[in-house]
Amino acid sequence: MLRAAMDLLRETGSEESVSLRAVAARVGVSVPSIYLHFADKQALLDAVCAEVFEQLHVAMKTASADAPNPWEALRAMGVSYVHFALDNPEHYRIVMMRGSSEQAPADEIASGAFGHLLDGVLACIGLGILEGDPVDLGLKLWAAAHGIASLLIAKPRFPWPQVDELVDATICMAGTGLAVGSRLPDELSPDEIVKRLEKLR
Amino acid sequence: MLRAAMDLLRETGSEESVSLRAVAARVGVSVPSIYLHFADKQALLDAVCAEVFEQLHVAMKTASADAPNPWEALRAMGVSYVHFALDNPEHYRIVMMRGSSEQAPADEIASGAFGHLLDGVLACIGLGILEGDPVDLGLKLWAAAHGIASLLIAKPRFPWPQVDELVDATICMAGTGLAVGSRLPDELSPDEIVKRLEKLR
DNA sequence: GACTTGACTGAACATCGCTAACTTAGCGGC
DNA sequence: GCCGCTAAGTTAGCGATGTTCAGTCAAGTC
Repeated sequence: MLRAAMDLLRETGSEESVSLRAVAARVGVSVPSIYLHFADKQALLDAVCAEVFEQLHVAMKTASADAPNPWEALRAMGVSYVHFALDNPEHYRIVMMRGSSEQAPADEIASGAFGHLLDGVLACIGLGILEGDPVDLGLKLWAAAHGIASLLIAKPRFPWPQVDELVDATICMAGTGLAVGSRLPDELSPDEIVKRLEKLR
Repeated sequence: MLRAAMDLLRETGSEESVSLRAVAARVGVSVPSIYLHFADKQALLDAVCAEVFEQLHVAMKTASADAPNPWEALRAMGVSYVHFALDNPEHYRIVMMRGSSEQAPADEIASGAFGHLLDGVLACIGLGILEGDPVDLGLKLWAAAHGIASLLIAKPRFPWPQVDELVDATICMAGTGLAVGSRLPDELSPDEIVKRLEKLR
């Protein structure tokens, strides 16, 4: 049923088309049978969310695996995050752009993809590129990546200029802004920060 | 009917509760009467979107009106944008976090709030703080503001640390990242850019 | 063999967006 | 004074949705 729901979501490209009847028909059972395995339609969608989050997690992991340094790894994570969202727009919409369904999937987020992002941030702090609360830094990066991804998904009619470049530039903007901003009252000058950043590319 | 829909949205706090029957009951007419004024339920929601965008536009305008300089105006716009979204979460969700409904409201966006944002970007370019395509710069700022706003709205259960500070810090991150990044291959050094930025605060 | 348990089904319910057919009121022209 | 026309509103109903309920059927257990 879970797989049927995800496939249906990908094929139709719209959440409304994923009705319990459609899922049941695809699986080959009757509608009420779904309620024997999921408490609710929301529960089914929550299961889909968990699955998508796991896929996103591995996508970010593989993208950052062969990065030459933590800074590039962070950038690769951001870019792969956005590309994953654009490749699975409806799944991403369900996970990140809806009412969170009473139940807090915060643990899912924290333990999965966001945890991996935090590792990258910690590595950059260890390298002296970033400074401050890792969670805070990670949330800002997350906001930037999620921002450009969800904008591109929610407004496909907008005359976007060069999507790939825009995504990469947005991630870079967040990175340099974070690096320069977090080290501002520090002993390191912006010149040296940017020089370090360029050396890592 | 438009007002009834918006009030209903604010009171119930969930889009699902805004049914044509609920709107009709609140207005005091029968359900099909709505179709005499709106082609569709989507048309009603589109009208709501236009209204919300206009409110967002004036909110950003008033917030940036008494800023001491274009750079601070841009920051004020970003912060007020996010606060408007947090004050009207369900309205913001309808406008920015759904399927864009076939019809492109791109003109709405371009002419309204985004146009005002572009003015701010152009002023900063004139000041020598930013450089490059104004639309591109504006989109990145928009992505950052929308990112943190929609994250806060979509994941209210997440243990967010100090919302106001996080919002402001995210906007600042985007600003400095944009300024430093857009001037990188230029004659101005990061040191001087950041110094200029600090002088403007 | 009686009993429990779990997966499953058909029928039904309330609600949703939406449509068709009909009624009513107001207005200008002859 | 009556006609035709338009705008606004109505009742009744359609198909689809999420959800619940009573009942069926096979497998396992004592």
